[in-house]
Amino acid sequence: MQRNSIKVSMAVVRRLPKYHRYLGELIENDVNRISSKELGKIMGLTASQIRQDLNCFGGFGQQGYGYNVNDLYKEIGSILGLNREYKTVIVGAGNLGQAISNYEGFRREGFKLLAMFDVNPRLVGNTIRDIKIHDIMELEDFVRDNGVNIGIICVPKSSSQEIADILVRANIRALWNFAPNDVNVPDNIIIENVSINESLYTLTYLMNEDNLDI
Amino acid sequence: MQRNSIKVSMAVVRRLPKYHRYLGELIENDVNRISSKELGKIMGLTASQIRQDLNCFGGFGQQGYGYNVNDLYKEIGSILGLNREYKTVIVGAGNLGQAISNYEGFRREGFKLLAMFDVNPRLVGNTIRDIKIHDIMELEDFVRDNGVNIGIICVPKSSSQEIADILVRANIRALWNFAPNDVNVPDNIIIENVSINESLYTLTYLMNEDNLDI
DNA sequence: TAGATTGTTAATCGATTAACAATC
DNA sequence: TAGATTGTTAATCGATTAACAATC
Repeated sequence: MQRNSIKVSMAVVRRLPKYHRYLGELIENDVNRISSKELGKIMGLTASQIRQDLNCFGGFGQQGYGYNVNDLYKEIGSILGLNREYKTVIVGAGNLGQAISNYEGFRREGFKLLAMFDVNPRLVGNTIRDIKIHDIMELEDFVRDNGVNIGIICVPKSSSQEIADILVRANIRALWNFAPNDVNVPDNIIIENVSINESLYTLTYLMNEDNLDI
Repeated sequence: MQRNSIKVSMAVVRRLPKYHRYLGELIENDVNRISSKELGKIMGLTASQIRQDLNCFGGFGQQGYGYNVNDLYKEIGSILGLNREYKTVIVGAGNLGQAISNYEGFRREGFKLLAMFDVNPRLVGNTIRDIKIHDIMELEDFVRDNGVNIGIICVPKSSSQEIADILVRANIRALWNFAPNDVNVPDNIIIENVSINESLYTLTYLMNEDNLDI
């Protein structure tokens, strides 16, 4: 089993979830075959780009036919790592933490939410949809003892770095950060920031673009 | 007042909020002067890129000195459109809608949240932090009558397009969409999708990257 | 077989980095 | 003045698009 470690560019990687989603929709609509040209039209990409992207991972298509939607969906799901399980915890049991726990896409079988954590004594001990809210003091031991893979940070800016440090100490593999700041982690930790503010400010930029006197 | 409409690339635009945030942090730390070299080190960018980015909008620096942190912060804030007001509504008053209404960065003076909307009769009529939850039937008239600028979509995938259509009909200028699917809008509407799932699946991809046999 | 569409190489385009004269 | 650092042009790098032989 030879490993060919050609590094796939992040531009390609960030398109993969989109392919996955659109293929899922095609399956829902009972489409079982699609060409790069048609898929490009639906997704707003060029056929060429789609073929280039997919061929980073293998030749999934067939000349003269196109791609089998079901097979391609499964392949991409597998490439994205959606065919395995992840143990997760959410730190911060406020609205945001609860929203994530209930978000379509996170509530698929693969993501096991083991616990939530909070500092607020009024929340600690409660149970939301079968998930217990623990005191944040228990976070480090819990993550280590249960081999948690993904730590989801839903706390304010002021404590996000502190939480990240605890999770890293407890041997977490990846952080999914919703706090509006970047947290610093060692190189071996995977980190993904969901920069909600950056998205909003991009929106306001675009709303005013025409007014700029440059 | 001449308008020079050199189109700024999205790559640059998406870095602007990050500049804004880091400059804000420098101000908090009483730094009032910074060179592109230092800023680059903090933000993980090259000095060259920072100078190129900023010069899309004007010469904000001074040779031999660098940039005045306060001035640059204000300039970028103004470029991002953060010096004006936006009337907003949130559609979907569940956890996600409430989380957004309370998110640091959205709760700055510029963003006026006029109302929330929901279909759930148990939520309609309630008030959360002084914001009334209206029946979704009132959405179109409310948006039109109040000249709402930004519609924030926090509903499930199944109804996001329908909500977007209503908002567009009511003459909205921009949509900030948290539903896990793309909504279709006319070209003159600004749309910004916060693809939470895409972020998660990118994370799982990166967690498994080394295991891929390509 | 003829038509369609892939996989892949080459060409183009755009974004990032390097270099340096201008100047504070 | 000398040193520092910008603004800006040129060089490089990477990503996207175009083209086409291979082949189902």
